[in-house]
Amino acid sequence: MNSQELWVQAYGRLKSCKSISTTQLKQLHAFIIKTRPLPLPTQHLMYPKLTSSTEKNFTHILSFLNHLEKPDLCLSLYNAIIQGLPSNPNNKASSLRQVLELLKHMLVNGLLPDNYTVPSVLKACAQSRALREGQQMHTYAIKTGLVLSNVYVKNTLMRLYAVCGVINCVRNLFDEGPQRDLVSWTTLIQGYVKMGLPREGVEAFFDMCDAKMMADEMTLVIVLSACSKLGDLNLGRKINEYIYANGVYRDVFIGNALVDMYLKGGDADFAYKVFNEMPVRNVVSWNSMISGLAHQGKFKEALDVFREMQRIGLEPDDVTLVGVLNSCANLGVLELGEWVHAYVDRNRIEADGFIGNALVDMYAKCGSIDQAFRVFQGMKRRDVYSYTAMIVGLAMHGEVEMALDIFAEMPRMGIEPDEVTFIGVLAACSHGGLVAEGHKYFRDMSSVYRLRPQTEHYGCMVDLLGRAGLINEAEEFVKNMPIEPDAFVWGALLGACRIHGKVELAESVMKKLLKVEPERDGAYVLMSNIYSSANRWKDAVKLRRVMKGKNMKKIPGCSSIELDGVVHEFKKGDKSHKRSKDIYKLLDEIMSHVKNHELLAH
DNA sequence: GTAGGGTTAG
Repeated sequence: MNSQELWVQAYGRLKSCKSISTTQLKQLHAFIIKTRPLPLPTQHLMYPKLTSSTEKNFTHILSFLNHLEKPDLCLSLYNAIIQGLPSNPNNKASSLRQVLELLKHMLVNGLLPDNYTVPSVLKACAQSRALREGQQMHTYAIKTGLVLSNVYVKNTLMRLYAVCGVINCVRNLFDEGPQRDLVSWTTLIQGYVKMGLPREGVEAFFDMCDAKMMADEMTLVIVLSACSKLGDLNLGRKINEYIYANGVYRDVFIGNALVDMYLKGGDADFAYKVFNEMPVRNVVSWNSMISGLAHQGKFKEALDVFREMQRIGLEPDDVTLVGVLNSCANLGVLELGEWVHAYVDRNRIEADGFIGNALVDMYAKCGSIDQAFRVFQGMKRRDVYSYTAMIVGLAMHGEVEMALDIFAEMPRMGIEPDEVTFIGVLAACSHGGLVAEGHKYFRDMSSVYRLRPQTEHYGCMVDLLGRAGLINEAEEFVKNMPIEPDAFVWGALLGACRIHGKVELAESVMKKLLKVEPERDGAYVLMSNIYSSANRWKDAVKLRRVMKGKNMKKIPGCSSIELDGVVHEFKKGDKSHKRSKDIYKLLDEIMSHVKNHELLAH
């Protein structure tokens, strides 16, 4: 066989194979060196097929290129290779490096990027959030006029700035030039939503409708996620109507986005309905249900959905497990939480990031503070969420000193605390009666960390002062607040009044509390307890009567235990359980034991 | 031949 015939044979084989192994690559490499020049169609078949992005293969690609000469070394060949380079999600930096290496190679060989090269390079930049490199491409695209003449260039540039969080540049690119298509609109909307500006995203969608541009599934998925983030059920319903009215295909992405939107908007029943009617479901569909229900405080339902998922044999992923752990944490279901931990270990899932943080939180909330600490210490990478979960957990368990030690460790690890971290820190001070320290941390919040204290932080301080017996100081603290006190603050002050039997102050605080939160029964309950403690039974009864007449939203005290995989929920005064008589009998026994114990202790 | 999609924490 002469070399021409061999190439024909190689061409046929390449055409039918999907990818190419390193060994085959090496053989072809040797072959090329021996039988140059290489027929062009063969190259164009071969290079995009190099789909295993090992460093080794990339070295081969480069050495291929080094053996080629013009006219084999042409722009379309480079474009095919750059585009064919698989993005390696585990090593984005390496993928970008390879793309830039190829770019350099083509420049050295006197070839300039065209309207196909620029988008693929920009895509790689966006994937690695390489703003600098992307900006260089932007400059080039301006000089060559590609930004204005080619919508792919414009859109990939917009995407680059969107993922890098430079929303102004996204908007400017969108506004300049006559070229804009559905992808431009979608990228603009996505840019806003990803920046945490869902309102602006929705507005851009309305602008798009005004511009008579029709949305497709991809656009609507993003718009739905914006509605979900806004918790705007009415808007979400309108989008669903749009989907119906325009006959948009309800693919699994749309279905998942709808499920998420309905749950975050508070319509769990409709979310179930959408979920049940979906012709195709994937793990994200289940995750949307589980985390959405957990988000709504329907933890038991979330676990029921998880059990159903297990029953049909669908493998959970890490998002599933985070939702399950979150539900366990809030129900205090340690047993299932431990099962998830074992599952994570068994499947060699890294107990870092979301999973690690959720485990720390779950153990802490389930009372296993030692286990929480063990997971925390075992984490390779800890972030502000890990630290906060640990600090809040320790504070809840009264491990004041340790909570503050962990907090002190944060700057050494280069991790900035945020608002929630300080809730834990102040709660720790409150439990430890550390008034001076509490004041200091509260001041540090704004002076050192540039965080603006919110009503929750003021509430913590009021709680701290109240528990320490400084009721006047607590009252003074509320008076001097630069922001409007809300239910959290008034509630804390009312709690302080309860401890110190300050009936008159309590009465005025209750009025304030009812003003900001008229629908809840908490203020009445607390106040009637204050009356009772002060032996003012008549007032207490009167208050209870007012409550009954007002049809208040009752938020009953609730607890749950898990027994043999079944979660039993108990509400205050609840008699719905099959064995409720036995339960109350046992409860009475326990209470009398406790009381005896208390008497002995005094 | 190219570009845009859903779910996760304290």
